[in-house]
Amino acid sequence: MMTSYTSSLLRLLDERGYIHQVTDAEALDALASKEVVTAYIGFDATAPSLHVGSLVQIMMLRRLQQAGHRPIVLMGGGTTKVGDPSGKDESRKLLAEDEIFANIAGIRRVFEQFLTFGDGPTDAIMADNAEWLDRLMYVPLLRDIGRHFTINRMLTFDSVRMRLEREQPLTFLEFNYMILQAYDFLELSRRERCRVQMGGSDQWGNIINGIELTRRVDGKELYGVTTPLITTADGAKMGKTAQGAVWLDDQLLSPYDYWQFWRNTQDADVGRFLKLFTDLPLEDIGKLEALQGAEINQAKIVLATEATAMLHGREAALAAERTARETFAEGGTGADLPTLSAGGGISLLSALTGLGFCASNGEAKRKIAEGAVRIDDQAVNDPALTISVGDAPVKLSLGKKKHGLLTK
RNA sequence: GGAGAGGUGGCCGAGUGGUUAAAGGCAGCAGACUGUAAAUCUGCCCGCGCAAGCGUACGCUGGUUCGAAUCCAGCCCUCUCCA
Repeated sequence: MMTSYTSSLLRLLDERGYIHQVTDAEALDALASKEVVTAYIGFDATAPSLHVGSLVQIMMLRRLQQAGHRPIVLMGGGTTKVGDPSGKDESRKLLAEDEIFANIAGIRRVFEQFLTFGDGPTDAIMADNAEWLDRLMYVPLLRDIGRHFTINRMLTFDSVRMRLEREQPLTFLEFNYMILQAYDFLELSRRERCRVQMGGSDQWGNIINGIELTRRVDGKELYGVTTPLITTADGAKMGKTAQGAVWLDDQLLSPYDYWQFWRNTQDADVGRFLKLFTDLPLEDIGKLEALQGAEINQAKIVLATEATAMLHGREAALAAERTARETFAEGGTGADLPTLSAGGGISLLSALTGLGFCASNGEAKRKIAEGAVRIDDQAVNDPALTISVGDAPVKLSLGKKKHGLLTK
């Protein structure tokens, strides 16, 4: 492990906590100090947007660009048709082409918030591996690429081994995933002179495969960088909540809810997350993470606002912050709270389910019985209650954190 | 193709004829304590219904039985070993 890097790229990544492993740190450091380096990260296209679980990767591409290099976002339009066995227990469902297309379009919108796209030397581009994978021919692939992979080695990969050990099926289709992914790196090195692949620590094996393949086929030296798996301080994977994934699309998760997600960060994670997920200078972060006790809430607010501003714009972030302050600190209401149109009146149960606070009437009833439900901060205990809504919106709360507005 | 094992609620995992809407754990939600944190303790945790109750649910389809997640038959899927 090197103690200090000379290139601004590796220094930036290192000091902000992105680096888990690097293939040849010294050589990459030298390369990045003397020229603009092109690097890519692959993303799959199984969902219409990305969620917080991919944010470290997204941010790493942003750092790359900040350090004066050129990011490639590789969409797995082709590999999505195959399915990555990594870390998954079960085969991923295969998607139709038009679905994949729509997903890529949605994901592109996310990246436009984090990267500058264009034709300039450090402008980001988006590529889709369907472009070359769809055209592969089986026998030439076997002969030119397949000869460089031994089954012996493929079987040692965690993704494969785990499936076998856990007695879960691994189809031949999925077994090929690692070959196709290695081939991506080769293809991008040829097409775009891409020298580096980055990714999560679970991608290390795939990245190595690409590096080795390209060395053998083209005699070119490529590099790999992986990020640590980002978990919360108590060991949970990032980005999962009861409601589901923390999406990076305002249609799927409102800026206010996104802000709340960050606001609820655990104390122990605040400093790490500020470094990873905001652009704040390290000195500022140092001061924020030094806060103790209740004061650390200030740091969480900064984290929430900065992270939200990056994705949804500063205006939306500040609006979310304002709503949170008005709602939580001042006991009032804020404009950004989830809103449900209630007409002249609505039953309490429908209001709770309509706002998404409860999944069913039964759950809503239970919560009312537990004393968790408040209307305009007055506890209610009558499940049959009908709320009449006048011109002023009515505030409906479940527990301490869920607040919503009923409007006419 | 043959032999064995298995498919239970979001996940893991008990359960082998009624008292089983199905033990236990995890995850989740709420309450208490706090700082919209963590830890801890408590309650809840299929749907509908104010309720009695009803409807769904243990891979699928039939059957036996007063009664089935549990027994039988066929089918589908998975795993292991053999060919």
